[in-house]
Amino acid sequence: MAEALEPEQLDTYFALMESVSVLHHAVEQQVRSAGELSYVQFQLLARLADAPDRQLTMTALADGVVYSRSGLTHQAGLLEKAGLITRGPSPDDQRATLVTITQAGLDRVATILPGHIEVVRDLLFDPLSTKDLAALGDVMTRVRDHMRAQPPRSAAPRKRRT
Amino acid sequence: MAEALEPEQLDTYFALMESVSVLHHAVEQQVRSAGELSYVQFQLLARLADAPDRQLTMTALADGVVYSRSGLTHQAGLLEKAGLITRGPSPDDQRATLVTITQAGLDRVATILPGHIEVVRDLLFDPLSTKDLAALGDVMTRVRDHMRAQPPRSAAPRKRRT
DNA sequence: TATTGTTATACTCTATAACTATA
DNA sequence: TATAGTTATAGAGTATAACAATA
Repeated sequence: MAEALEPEQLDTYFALMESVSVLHHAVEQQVRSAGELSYVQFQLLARLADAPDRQLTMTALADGVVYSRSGLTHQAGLLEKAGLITRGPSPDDQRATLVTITQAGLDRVATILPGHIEVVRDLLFDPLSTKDLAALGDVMTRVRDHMRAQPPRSAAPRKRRT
Repeated sequence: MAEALEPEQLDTYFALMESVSVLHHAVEQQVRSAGELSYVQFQLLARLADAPDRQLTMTALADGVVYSRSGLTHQAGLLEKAGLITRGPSPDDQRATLVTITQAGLDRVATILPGHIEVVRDLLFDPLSTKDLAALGDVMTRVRDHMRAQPPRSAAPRKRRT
C-alpha cells in the first residue's frame, strides 16, 4: 500500500487546496468587514440558524468546523459575550450544553449573507456551468459524507505501530 | 445583482468548505508529525521542489499560499533557520529575493510525501471513481485558474461604491 | 511613483493538560 | 470508565504599518 498518487490525483488535490485557500481567505475578509466576525464564528452562527430549534449541543456544533473542545468553548464565549448566542443546560443530558442563536445572531447572519454569497458566486461559481455545478456538488457531497464516516483523527492519535 | 445562490450552490459550497476543512486539518497533522512542519511550510517547500531551478522569488512563492508579505518573510525565516531553504539576491531584479530549496529541504519533502499521499487518498480519493476524479480535476483546475486571474483582493480593498 | 522585501508589534487562533460533573 | 464541557496557559500564525532599496 501507500503507492504514489496518480499525477492526475496530485494535480486535482493541489487545485482543490489552492482554490479553497483563496476562497477561504476571501470569505474570511468579507465576513470580517461586513459582520465583525471570523469565518469560524460565522459558520457556527450559520449552523445554528439552520438547526431544527435554532439550537445545538456544543459537540454537534463543533463538527467539521472546530477541532478541539477548548477552541469551541473559546469561540462560543466570544459569541455569547457579543450577544449572538446563549448557552444553557440540556434537558436530555445534564452534561451537555445547548447553544441557541439569538435574534441578534440571526440578524448578524442576515447582514453578512448577501455579500458573502456575492463573493462565493464571483470566485467559485462564475466559471462553472450548470453541469459543472451538479458534478461538483455530487462529488463533494460524497466526499464529505465519506469524511464524516471516518473515525475522527482528533480522537485517534495513532497508537498501534506493530 | 447579488441575488441569492441557488440551494444547490449553497449545498455545494458548504460541502466543499467542510470537506477541505477536514482534509486540511488531517494533512496539517500528518505534515507536523511526519516532518515537523506546518502545512504552509510544507506547501512552500513543495512549490520550490517543483519549480524550474528549484528556486522562486518571494512573491511568486507566496501565490495562493500566503496572503501577506510579512507572513511569508516570517515563514521563510523559519525555513531558512531550519536549513531547508536559502535566500539570495536575484540577478534579474535587485529588489527581489530568490528562494532556493536545499538538499535537506528536498529530503524533508521526500520524508513527508508518502504519508501525506496516504492521508489524501484515504480521505479524498477513496470514495471517488475514475470518472469522479476527472470531473473534480477539471472543475477545480478551471476554478483555480479563474481565481488566479481575479484581481487580488488583498491589493484591492473596494474603492468604488456607486 | 510603484514594487520587493523586512522589521516590529499586536492580536487571534488553536491546542494541551488538568479539572469538574454527569452517564 | 467514558463523555461533555470549561479553564488556564502557552505557542504558532497572521496582519498592519512603517521602513529601506530598487525599478
